[in-house]
Amino acid sequence: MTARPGKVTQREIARIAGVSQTVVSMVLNDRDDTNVRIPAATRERVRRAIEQSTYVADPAARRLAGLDNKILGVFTYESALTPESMDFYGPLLNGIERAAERLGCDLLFFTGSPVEEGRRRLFHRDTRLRLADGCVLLGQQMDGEDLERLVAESFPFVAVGRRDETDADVPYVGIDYGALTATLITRAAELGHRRAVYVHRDRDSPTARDRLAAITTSTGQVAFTLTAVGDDLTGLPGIITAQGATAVFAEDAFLVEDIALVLSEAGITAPAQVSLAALGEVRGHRIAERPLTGFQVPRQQIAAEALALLQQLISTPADEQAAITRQRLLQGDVEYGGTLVARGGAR
Amino acid sequence: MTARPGKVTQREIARIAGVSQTVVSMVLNDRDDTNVRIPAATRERVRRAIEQSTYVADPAARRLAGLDNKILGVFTYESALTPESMDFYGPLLNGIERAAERLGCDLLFFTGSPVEEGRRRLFHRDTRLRLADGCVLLGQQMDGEDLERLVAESFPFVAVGRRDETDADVPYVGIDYGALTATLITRAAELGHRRAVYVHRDRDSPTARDRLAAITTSTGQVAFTLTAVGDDLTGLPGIITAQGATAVFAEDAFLVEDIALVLSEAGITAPAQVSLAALGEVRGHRIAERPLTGFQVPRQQIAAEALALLQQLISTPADEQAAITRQRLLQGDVEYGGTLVARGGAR
DNA sequence: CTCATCTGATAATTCGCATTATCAACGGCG
DNA sequence: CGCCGTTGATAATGCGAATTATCAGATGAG
Repeated sequence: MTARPGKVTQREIARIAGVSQTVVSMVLNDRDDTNVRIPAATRERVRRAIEQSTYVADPAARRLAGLDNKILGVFTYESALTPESMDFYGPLLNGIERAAERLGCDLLFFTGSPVEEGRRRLFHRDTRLRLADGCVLLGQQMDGEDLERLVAESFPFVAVGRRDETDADVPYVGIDYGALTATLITRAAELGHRRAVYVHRDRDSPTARDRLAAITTSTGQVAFTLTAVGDDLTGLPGIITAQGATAVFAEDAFLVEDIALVLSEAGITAPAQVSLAALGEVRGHRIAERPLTGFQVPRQQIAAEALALLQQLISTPADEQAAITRQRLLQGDVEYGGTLVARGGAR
Repeated sequence: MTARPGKVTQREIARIAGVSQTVVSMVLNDRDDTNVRIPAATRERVRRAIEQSTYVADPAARRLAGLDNKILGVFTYESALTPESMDFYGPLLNGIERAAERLGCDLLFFTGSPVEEGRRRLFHRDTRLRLADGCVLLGQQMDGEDLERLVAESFPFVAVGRRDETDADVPYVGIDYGALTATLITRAAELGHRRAVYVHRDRDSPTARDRLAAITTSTGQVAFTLTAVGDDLTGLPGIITAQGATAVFAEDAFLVEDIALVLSEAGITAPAQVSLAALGEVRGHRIAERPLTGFQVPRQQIAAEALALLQQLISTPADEQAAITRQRLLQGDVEYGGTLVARGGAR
């Protein structure tokens, strides 16, 4: 470690002002109890000594003494600042930065975590996690054990995205995909659709389950045929015609794009013959010159809410923690777009 | 501060393993001097105790004890993660993240710094700056006093962008705009240009001076008329015709776009009648359907180099610091584009 | 058998700051 | 004059890890 000759400590200030280190600390923290009385004159003398110098409190020492550091950790399971991941992380990070600015907090990105199996590890022997007052977790796929351990150690944290794989009481902020899905299905029913196909990935996440649940409980409005895909969509056109489906819903926008391709190759025109919709963020996606129907996920808002919750978890004393709503679902918006049209292709 | 019931300390490990805290520390740091001897058996016992527990070293305590934390600060004078600033900061941040990953360092973004006059303040009473081993400074406009103070306190840091406004020995990594400018001028001369106008902003930065210097020393190849602008470009067409200029260089791409507009309104077609070029990054900019001629600034590389330098400054003992090249200029590339064409508008 | 040397481990101290307990000086009151 | 409450400050302690000084016991040489 490079020497820090220029470092000014409270002790040094105390020497200059002719008082004890204790007084300097008191003055800095504006303490004025009945136990602690410092006359205005002394206070002023210390203040001037501080201003004349270049004193800044050592955050490490503050932390060690048990104070908040106003540092919030940001952990992403993958690199967050690459051009590719900016699509997903960009709005989230922006929201986090803005919220942090408002709260006067700095952000510690755990970019130094060792990578195993393509994912960063949250816990490792040199983790700086504890330096933060709390931590936001981002990423599509999180590690259940990490979450459990954080809960067990009662380290304040918030996951972005619905996370209730584990039975631990994981604090998160997510989107209510179930409600959004139900809304979209109702819309499809209004447009005359009675039979549809839902194409989903075989990933098992809470939000995937939410979507599925909304779909399976919607049978009164629209009857869905479910089909899980790996990368193979070749069977889809057959399923559609066999079922007499007039709409295809897919788990996300990229999947819809693949589907549109397969359909057009099979001679099925969308949305004229078959409507299309994604049960995920659709911003920027277009199918057949039309904006894709799906959801708008307010990522900046999610981030802001996540930081608000985190701040609350941090600043709430243990005996009041129970009163906090630790799981929060935001509503999001349906983007009606132009690819879900009336049955029969009326336009 | 929320209590941390789950916190495991070295003392706790020591109790479990039946040794003293000292030994735990020794084992963790793999110390084995002549002064420090720990038999393999004991060592193993401690190791197991550590692994069984959830122990992680408290970074604040390590820091206080004078060790490196593998934390690099990132200070931007403006918000870095907004959609608008992503253009400029994105590649830099990406480069920084990748370099930090390689070095095993975490990144501390000082988003909590108070904002004055639209700029974040680096030094303030609650700054967490010292928590980092060193710091990278980003931003178009930096504060000279900040830089001087960092140098005075011999805090390891690196500015991104040429910074020698002050007489302090500020470490930086920048682009050699002088060399790039000279290259572009030579190219213009080859294409037959003899008289040109250089439109610059009246900002006085080191890189601005570099460009100007290259221009004023190029009189043997191309004779330049200089003109500084605020927002007013209306006089430009007059200057061009008066001087018989066949090319217009401007300080940056946005300025060129403004110029192209003014010229076209004055009935001057570019690049047919007047060639255009920017002495700055031109990626994504097009004029009259052609890619703008100018520079390509390797921002990721700059960031990587900045972090490399920073790491060097941090890890080099005081008595060898003098051997480090603290100011580094990278070369960048000329983007020949399509708006600098042979004199007379040949194609 | 005794004194020196080596082994293995611990107590004590440091870092900078916050907090608690403690203390000296002073003034008023009975 | 002596007791007490108030005022203004300080010494002492803790936080967690690293480092230094120190020490007890085993072993060796003379």
